[in-house]
Amino acid sequence: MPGQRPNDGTKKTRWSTAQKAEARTVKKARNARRTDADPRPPRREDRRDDVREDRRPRDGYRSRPDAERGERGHAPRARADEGRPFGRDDRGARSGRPSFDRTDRGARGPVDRDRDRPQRRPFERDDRRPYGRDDRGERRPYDRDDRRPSRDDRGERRPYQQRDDRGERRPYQQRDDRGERRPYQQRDDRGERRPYQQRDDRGERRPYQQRDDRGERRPYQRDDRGERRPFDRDDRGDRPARRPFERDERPTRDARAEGEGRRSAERHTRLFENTPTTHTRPERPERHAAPVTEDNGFAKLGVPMPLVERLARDGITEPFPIQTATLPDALAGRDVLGRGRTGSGKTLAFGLAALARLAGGTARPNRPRAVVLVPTRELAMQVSDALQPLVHVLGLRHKLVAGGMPYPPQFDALERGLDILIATPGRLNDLVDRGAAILDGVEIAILDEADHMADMGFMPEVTALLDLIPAGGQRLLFSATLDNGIDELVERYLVDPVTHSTDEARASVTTMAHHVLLIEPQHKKVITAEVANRDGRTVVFVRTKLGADRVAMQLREQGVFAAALHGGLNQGARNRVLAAFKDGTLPVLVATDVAARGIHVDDVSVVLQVDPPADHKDYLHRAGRTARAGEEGTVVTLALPHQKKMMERIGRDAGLTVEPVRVRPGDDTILAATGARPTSGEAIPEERLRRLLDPPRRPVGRGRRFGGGSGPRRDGGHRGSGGYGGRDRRRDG
DNA sequence: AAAAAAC
Repeated sequence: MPGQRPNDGTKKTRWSTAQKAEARTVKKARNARRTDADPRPPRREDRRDDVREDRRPRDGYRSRPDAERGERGHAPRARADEGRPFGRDDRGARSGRPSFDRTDRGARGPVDRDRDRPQRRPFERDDRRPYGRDDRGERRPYDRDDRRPSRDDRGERRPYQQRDDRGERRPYQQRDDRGERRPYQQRDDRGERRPYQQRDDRGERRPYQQRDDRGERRPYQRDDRGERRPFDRDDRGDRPARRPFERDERPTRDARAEGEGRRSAERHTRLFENTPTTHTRPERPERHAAPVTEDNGFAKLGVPMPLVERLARDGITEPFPIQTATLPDALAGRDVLGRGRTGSGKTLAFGLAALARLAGGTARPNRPRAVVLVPTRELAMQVSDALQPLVHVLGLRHKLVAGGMPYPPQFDALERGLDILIATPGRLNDLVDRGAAILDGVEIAILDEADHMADMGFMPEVTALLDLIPAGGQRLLFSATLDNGIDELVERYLVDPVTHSTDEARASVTTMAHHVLLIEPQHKKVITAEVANRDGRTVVFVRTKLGADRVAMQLREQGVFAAALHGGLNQGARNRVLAAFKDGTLPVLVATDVAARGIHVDDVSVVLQVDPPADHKDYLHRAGRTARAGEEGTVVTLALPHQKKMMERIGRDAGLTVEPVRVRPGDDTILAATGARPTSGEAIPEERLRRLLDPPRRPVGRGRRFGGGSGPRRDGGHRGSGGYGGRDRRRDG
């Protein structure tokens, strides 16, 4: 029905705040009813009091009895320590323990699981059929070869929940019917699952990455890892021989300033060209790397000397307000709620505290001592990178654990023992289920973007993890917008927390200029393009993934080089897009709210919100992508007539003082605000986008030899036909 | 309702 849908690309169904609130209430009530009427053993909430009692000094960690875990419905986590704090010595003896055969699980699994994790299919893990695929004949051993290039071929992928129906291609776990070898995922049918590191005693079977017995190939050969596999960055500390991306080796500001600039810069480029660099810390403009002086602010706060010195090497000698405020309490071991404006140095605030408190300790295999939970993979990478140099000067180990990245390095790292684990909730839960991560030794739990982690969508996974972490440890919750949304988390997991709020959770007026432009729907496209066509880096925010793809495409059509970033892209594409934006090859990033929080890119001078944010918190977080660490920036929000009221409310809540201004294309207002300029109208060739999006080419003679078979690249014939891969396959949710 | 978060 053309004409019905507004021409502005917005969806028609809009929920008022009241409606949303009502939906929440209804849902809450439903859950409550279920609990009340439920004769089954008490849930987490009901055990809250126990948890409280359990809180005691840090020597008192204990693992919760497994019976309790079972109630919460987790998949068979390592169950060996029944009642015993750390004595898992019975693990080796399979016979002495209840086995997780299907009957066993069938009896207790599905119901319980359903309760806490309704989105999971109860028998998911058991559904994997190691043998006896009827269609086995179709699959050939070398399928593996064409899988990799083809997977990254298109920037797009379908959400993992939907990937099962792809037809001949089966999900990751089920792809292993290629031969007689059983993959590690299928350990279930051995009767139990042991933590990963203990499988050695089964005999000849070695950990996944060492399984040369499959043939000559070692899929995760270390030698070429550094180049091809961006996410191994975190292993650097453990492989001193290969540390091409060590932060410390980056040319220092001094070196550049002293005129070896060009060569240094070239080396810099070379070092990083294949790596999604995540430049986390705003470099402070002044000060040479200096030795620690008397008046070093961090030293005064009680930060250990090795950390202070390491920071000083980067010229970081004066703590930001949020750091000054939270560090004393955090170092003292208290639970802290920290709120500081976007870009104000929260990562370092909790990072320094955690590392200082971890210093000197030793991690046991698979039992991280501290966990940082973050809402997006990119943010996880960034936090990991930011902490990297500090972790290493203390001789500690850290690792990034998140979806979309290969398992083996994560298994490895966990097995070696980690002091600080940076994770997204989904993958960490996964690893816990696999027994590769055991959280009963976690002394410090940190939630970055805590209010977001308390959102309805995240909450179940987050609480599932927090429930596994023993009471008595320290909890740090940080965000730029800490509001009442986190009450439940606070009440449930924090003890006597102290709140530090260094900035108003309102829009900065000193370094950030805000503009709300009232526009007509038919002008949206061209105004967007003119603003995006300015000099400098621009982040464009849209509401949906599809919208991101569409706006990016429209920009390219009008001659502005832009690419979309959203959770529908595969991880490789996400990395490449973000890396290109960071290194300047991509001037315009069109993103969903995946990039709204935490992500730091230098010199983003304009944030353009093509779709208004959902609420004032989103406004502040999106806006916070510019004007980082004291720099200046402009935030422009486009509002259609029907969005005017909403935007006024959001602006009010966010502390904006500006009035919406009515503009049309070409108006001086826009020009003055952002440096907008007309576009060339000459479309950017799709090839250019593809170069950016496609995985680096593999060496000749590998990979596609068997191609043309079942590999998705068989659609290679469509290359150049303008498809922004996979769009046609996806459906509007 | 969207987005994000495991494979």
